[in-house]
Amino acid sequence: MLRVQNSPRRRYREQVIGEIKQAALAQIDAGGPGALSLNAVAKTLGVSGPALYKYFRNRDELLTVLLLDAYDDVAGAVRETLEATADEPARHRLWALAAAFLGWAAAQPHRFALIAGTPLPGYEAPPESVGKARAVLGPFLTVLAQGRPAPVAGSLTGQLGEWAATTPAVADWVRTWAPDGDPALLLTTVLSVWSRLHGVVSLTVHGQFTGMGFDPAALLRAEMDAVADRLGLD
Amino acid sequence: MLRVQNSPRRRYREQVIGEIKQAALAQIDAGGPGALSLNAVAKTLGVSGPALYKYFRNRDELLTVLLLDAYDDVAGAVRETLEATADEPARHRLWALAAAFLGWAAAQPHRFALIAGTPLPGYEAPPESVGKARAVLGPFLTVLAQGRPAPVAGSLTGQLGEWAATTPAVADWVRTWAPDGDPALLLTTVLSVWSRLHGVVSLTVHGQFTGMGFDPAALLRAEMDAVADRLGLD
DNA sequence: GCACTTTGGTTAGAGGTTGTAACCATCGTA
DNA sequence: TACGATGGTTACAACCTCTAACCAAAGTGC
Repeated sequence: MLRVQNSPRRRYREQVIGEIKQAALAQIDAGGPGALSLNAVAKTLGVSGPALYKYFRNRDELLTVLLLDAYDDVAGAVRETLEATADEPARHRLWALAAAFLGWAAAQPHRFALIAGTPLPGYEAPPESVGKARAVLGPFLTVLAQGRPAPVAGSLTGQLGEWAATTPAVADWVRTWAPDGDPALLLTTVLSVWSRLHGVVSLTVHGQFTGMGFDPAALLRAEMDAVADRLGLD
Repeated sequence: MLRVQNSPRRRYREQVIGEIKQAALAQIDAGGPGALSLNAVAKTLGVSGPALYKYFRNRDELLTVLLLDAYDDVAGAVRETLEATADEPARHRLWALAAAFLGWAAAQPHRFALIAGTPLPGYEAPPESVGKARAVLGPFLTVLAQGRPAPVAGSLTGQLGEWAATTPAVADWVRTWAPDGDPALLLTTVLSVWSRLHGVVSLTVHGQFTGMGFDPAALLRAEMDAVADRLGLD
């Protein structure tokens, strides 16, 4: 009877970890990732500061867990949107995916800041975050493949084709989401989507568009329209 | 004989302020804006921590000064590029402006983080930073006006036209850099440029493109090409 | 059932931060 | 020359991250 994974003690530990994460997120919500204080989290839970080190090796590990959770969360939102729009024209799906991302980020700007590569002193995102970012962008590949991706002038498409040819994980990723697509062309386009998405979302949640009288969702839609036009998406 | 602005004491004060800023930038360089420690700056200068409060009201004020300096610096780089490319075709000018911005940010990623709206606990960028951001984008308006800016589908162009019509500072800004341009159309386009620029640069300096085998400058060029195509820029 | 191990908590404390108050020396001004 | 401004100091409050040592309770194996 192997009970290692299911005991009162195990359940207690999971519960406490959940409470720690919750309290930590509330703090990050109020002041950004840099405002995370293990002491303040501990006070919220009614334990001493050092008690938290029984659950997380250090502050960075807690940040890492929160970051990976955030990725999973937004990836889930995007994937659900892909599924929910299965019957819609590709252009609409692209809008919806982008809107889902923007909506997620606007609802939790500081979680977005966690995944956006925001510099934190001494902190470095873990290697796994690369795979998580691909999970977020995967659904976009599916939609982009419904158009006719084209190369761009310059060296970019060639460089990306090289990358796909020499990195099996990347080729697999593209194949998973767009089985019949050309990796170099799809990477070229998804990179464009990613940087535009990131640009609009980042400027939005960091308040840089404040006072400018326009709706960031309208800008994002226009940017996705420009992508769709290039692809010949209906 | 009014000597208030020019005395040994005044000059000493300016020198010390300069040294503080320099030491602060070195720290930010090493660990990002959040790593700024007034104590460590003081130690670098061989004075006590509280001595710095004679020059800056608090840490935020030092961050603000550094942020405004960074804006002036990058705005200068972009403006110089505009002037240096006066004889080139508009498309090349657009490339050059974007490349100047990327080059500046890549050379000092943490100064870029300062102006990019990176969340810092309790810190809020000052109102003047809006005008500074416009100084950075102004030269782009000049180049964009050499093409035929067009509206985009959706509400964006209308919203931006409304903003320009109700905000004299914005209308003045557009007129300063593109005297004969249509504000709504130019704002629509410069917003697109800004978000693409920000997207590529931000992902670049935050290391999110690391290991992907392509040159971010090639991506940025492709994005500016897409803008130029839309404008009919030579 | 008992002895040992593991887990989960505590306190004490080191070394760091930001910022204030009080004090003092020096310079500048009226 | 007296007073005010400037520029420095130390002491300290309140906060941070994290480690070490200790102890109580739960879990495990014989």
